[in-house]
Amino acid sequence: MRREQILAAAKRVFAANGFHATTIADVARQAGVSYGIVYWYFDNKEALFRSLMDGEEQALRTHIGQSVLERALHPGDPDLTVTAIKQALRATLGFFESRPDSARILFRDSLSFSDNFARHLFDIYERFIGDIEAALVAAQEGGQVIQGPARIMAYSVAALVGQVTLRRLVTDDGLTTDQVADFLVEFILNGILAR
Amino acid sequence: MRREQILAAAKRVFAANGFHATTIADVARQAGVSYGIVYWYFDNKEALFRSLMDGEEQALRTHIGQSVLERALHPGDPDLTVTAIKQALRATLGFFESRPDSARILFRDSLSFSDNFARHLFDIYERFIGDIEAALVAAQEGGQVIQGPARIMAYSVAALVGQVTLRRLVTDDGLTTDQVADFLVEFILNGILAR
Amino acid sequence: MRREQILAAAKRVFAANGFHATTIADVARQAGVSYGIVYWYFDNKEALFRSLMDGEEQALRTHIGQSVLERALHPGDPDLTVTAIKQALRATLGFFESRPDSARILFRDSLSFSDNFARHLFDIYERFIGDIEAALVAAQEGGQVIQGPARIMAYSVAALVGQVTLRRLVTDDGLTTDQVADFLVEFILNGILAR
Amino acid sequence: MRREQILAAAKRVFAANGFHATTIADVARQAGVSYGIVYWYFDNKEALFRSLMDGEEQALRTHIGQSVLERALHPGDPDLTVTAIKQALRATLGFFESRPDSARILFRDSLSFSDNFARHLFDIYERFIGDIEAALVAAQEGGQVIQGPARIMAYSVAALVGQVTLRRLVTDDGLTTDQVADFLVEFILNGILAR
DNA sequence: AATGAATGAGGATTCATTCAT
DNA sequence: AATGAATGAATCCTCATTCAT
Repeated sequence: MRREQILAAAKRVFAANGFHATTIADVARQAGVSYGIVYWYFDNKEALFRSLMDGEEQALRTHIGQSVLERALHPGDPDLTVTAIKQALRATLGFFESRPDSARILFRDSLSFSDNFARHLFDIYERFIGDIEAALVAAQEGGQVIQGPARIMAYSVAALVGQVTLRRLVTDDGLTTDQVADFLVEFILNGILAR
Repeated sequence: MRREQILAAAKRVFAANGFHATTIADVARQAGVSYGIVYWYFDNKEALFRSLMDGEEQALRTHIGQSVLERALHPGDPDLTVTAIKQALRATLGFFESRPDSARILFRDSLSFSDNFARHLFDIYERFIGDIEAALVAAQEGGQVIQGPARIMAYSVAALVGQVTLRRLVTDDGLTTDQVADFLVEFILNGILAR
Repeated sequence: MRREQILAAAKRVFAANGFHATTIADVARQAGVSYGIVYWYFDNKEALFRSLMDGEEQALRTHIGQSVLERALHPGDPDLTVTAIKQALRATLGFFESRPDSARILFRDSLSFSDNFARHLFDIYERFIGDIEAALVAAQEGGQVIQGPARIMAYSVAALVGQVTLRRLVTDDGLTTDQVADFLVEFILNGILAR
Repeated sequence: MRREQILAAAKRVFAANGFHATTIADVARQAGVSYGIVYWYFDNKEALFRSLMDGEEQALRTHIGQSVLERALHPGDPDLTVTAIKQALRATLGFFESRPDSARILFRDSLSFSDNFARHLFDIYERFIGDIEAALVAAQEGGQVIQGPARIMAYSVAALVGQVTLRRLVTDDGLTTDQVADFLVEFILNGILAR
C-alpha cells in the first residue's frame, strides 16, 4: 500500500517534470511520506522509474485486453484480424488519451537515458513492437496486409500512436479523440492494407 | 572557427550521451579547448544545445532544398506535388541516415526538457510540421491527397520519419536505407493519397 | 544543536573574513560538519548570514533589556528618561566590546550588499533607529532633549555607536571600554540634551 | 585621457553595484573600451578601486580647501578655530551631498575587504581622522574644545559625517542638505565645545 | 518499517587575469 | 596602446544515496 502510494506520487511528478528534473524529495513530498522510505521500497531512482514503466506496460496490455490481443495474434477469420488490429489501435489511443500521465511516463523521456536504464525502456518498446509485428505477419499471411518489412511497419505503427498521442498532450489541435483515432486507424490501415 | 570547433565537439558528445549526461567539461575536452572558453561563445549549456539544434534545422532545410520545398508548397502540375512530397521525404530520410548525430540531436531529448528550452525545440518541430501541413493542404486542394485533418497528418508524417530514423540508429533491422525509405514513402502515400 | 553548531562556526568565519571572502566550505570545515549539511539547515549562503544577523539583533535587544528599553520609551519621571538612554547606550557599547564578532557581523558588511539581502540588513538597522528615535521623541516631549530632527539624531547615535565600536576592533587607541563609553555618552548627551 | 575615461566609468559602476558585484567587464563596457585595456592602466581590480579612492580623497581635500584646513590646523584667533571646523564640516557634507557616487566609493565597501586592500582604505580614513584630531587638539589647547580623548572624538566626527551621509543616499528623510548640516554641526559642536 | 539528518561527489557558471596579435 | 580571445581556479548549490536511531 505504501509502495502504491509512492508509485502514484512518482507517476504524477515524473509525468509533470520529467525524469531528470524530478528529485526523490519531490516524490516523497508528493506522496506525503518521509524522505528515506523511498529507498526501502525501491533500490534507486531509476528502479522507481522502471517500476512505473512496467506498471504502465501492464496497464496498457490489460486495457487492450487479452481477447483482442489474442484474436489479433491467432486469427481464424481473416476479417477478424483487421477488426482486431483496429480494436487494438483504438484501445491504445483511448488508453493514452484518458491517461496523459501514462503517456508522459512512457514517451517523454523515452530516449534521453543512457546505458542499462535505456535498455529497460527499450525492451518494453520492443515487446510491444514485437506484438504488433506478429499481428502484421499473421495478417500478411492471411493476405489482408501488404507484403513489406513487418518490423518497420510495426515501428511505424508504434511511432504514430506514441508521437501523435504525446503531441496532443502539448498542443490543442481542436480535434476530438475520436477524430484523431479515426484518422490514425484510417491512415495506418490505408498504408498497410492489401488492395 | 573556434565556435565551429566547439559546436562540432558538442554535437558529438551530446549525440553520444544525451543532454543531461553531457557536461561542459566533456564538450571542452572533446573540442580540445579550455573549460571557460565555451562560455565565451555560448551563454550556457542550453544555449549551446539550442545553437546545435538550429544548425541542424538549417542543414536539413538546405539539404531538402529550396527548390523541392517550393515545388511542394506552390505546385503547378498536380502530379508534381506528389513527386515533390516524395522527394522531400526521401531527402529527409537520407539526411538523417547519413548523419546519425543530427538525428540524435534533434530527436533524442526531444521531449524530455522543460520550460523555455522545450519551447525552442518545440518551435523547430512546429516549423517543419507547418511546412508539411502546407504541402498537404496544397495537395488536398489539388485533389491528390485525401481530405482529413492536415495538421494531424503532418504530425504523423513527422513522427514516422523521426521515430523510425531514430530507432534505426539503435537497432539493426537488416534493411538498407533505400528499403526503409521505399516503405515509408509507400506507407505514407498510401495513407494519404486520394484514390 | 547541529544548527547552532553551524551558526557558531559561521559567525567566527564571517566575522574574520567578511561575507564575500567566506565560503560555505570554510563554514563547514570550521564547524566540523560535512559540506552539504549546511544546505539542510539554511537555504543558501545569504540565508545563513541573515540568520546570523537576526540572532545578533535578538541578542543585543535581550542584552539591553526590556526594562531599560521600556523605561526609555514610556518615561514617567523625566530624569529617568535620560538615565534610561544612558543605560541603553552603555549596554550597547558593552555588548559589542565584549562580542567583537557580533560587531563585525552587524557592521562589517553593512552596506556592501545589494538587492534583497541589503534590504534585510537595512531593516534591522531601521528597527533600532526607530527605537532610538522613539526614545528621543519621548525625551523631547519631556523637555529633556533639544528640538531637532529626531530621525537624524537617531541616525547619528547609531552611527556613533556602530562605527566607533567597529573602529576599535581594528586599532588600539589605548583606551578602556569605560573611557570610550564615558566619552560617547557625554558626547551624545551634550549634543542632544536641552540646556 | 583613456585612464580618466576608465576611472569615470569605474566610479559609476562601483558606486552603483559595489566592489564585489562589479566586474572588469562591466567597467570596460561602461567606459566603452575593450576588455583587456583596463589592465594596461591598472594592475588589477583592487588597484583600480584604490585609484578611485585616492582620487576621491584628493577631491575632498581640494574641496574643503587648503585655506580652511590650514586655518583649522594652525589657528591664530581662537574663534577662528571653531569657525574653521564649522566650515570644514559643512564643506565635507556639501561635498558628499552633491557627489553621491563619491560617498558610495569611500563608504560603501569600507570594511568589507580583507588584507592589504583594507589597509589602503584604512589609511585614507586614518589620514582624515588624523587631521580632524589635530584640529581638535589645537582647539583643546586654545580652550575652545573640551578635554577628552581627541582621537575618539575625531573618530566620532568622521563616523557621523560618513554614516549620516551614506544613509541619506538610501532613504529620504524629507530634510534638506542644509538642515542636516545645521543639525550635525550643532550636534558635534555641542558635543565638543567647552562651556 | 520509518524518519530525516548526514555525506560528498558532481557540475554549471563566473570572472580575474594573461596573452597572442 | 589596444583588442578580445583564452585560461582555469574558485565556488555555489543540488541531490542521489546512506545511515543512525
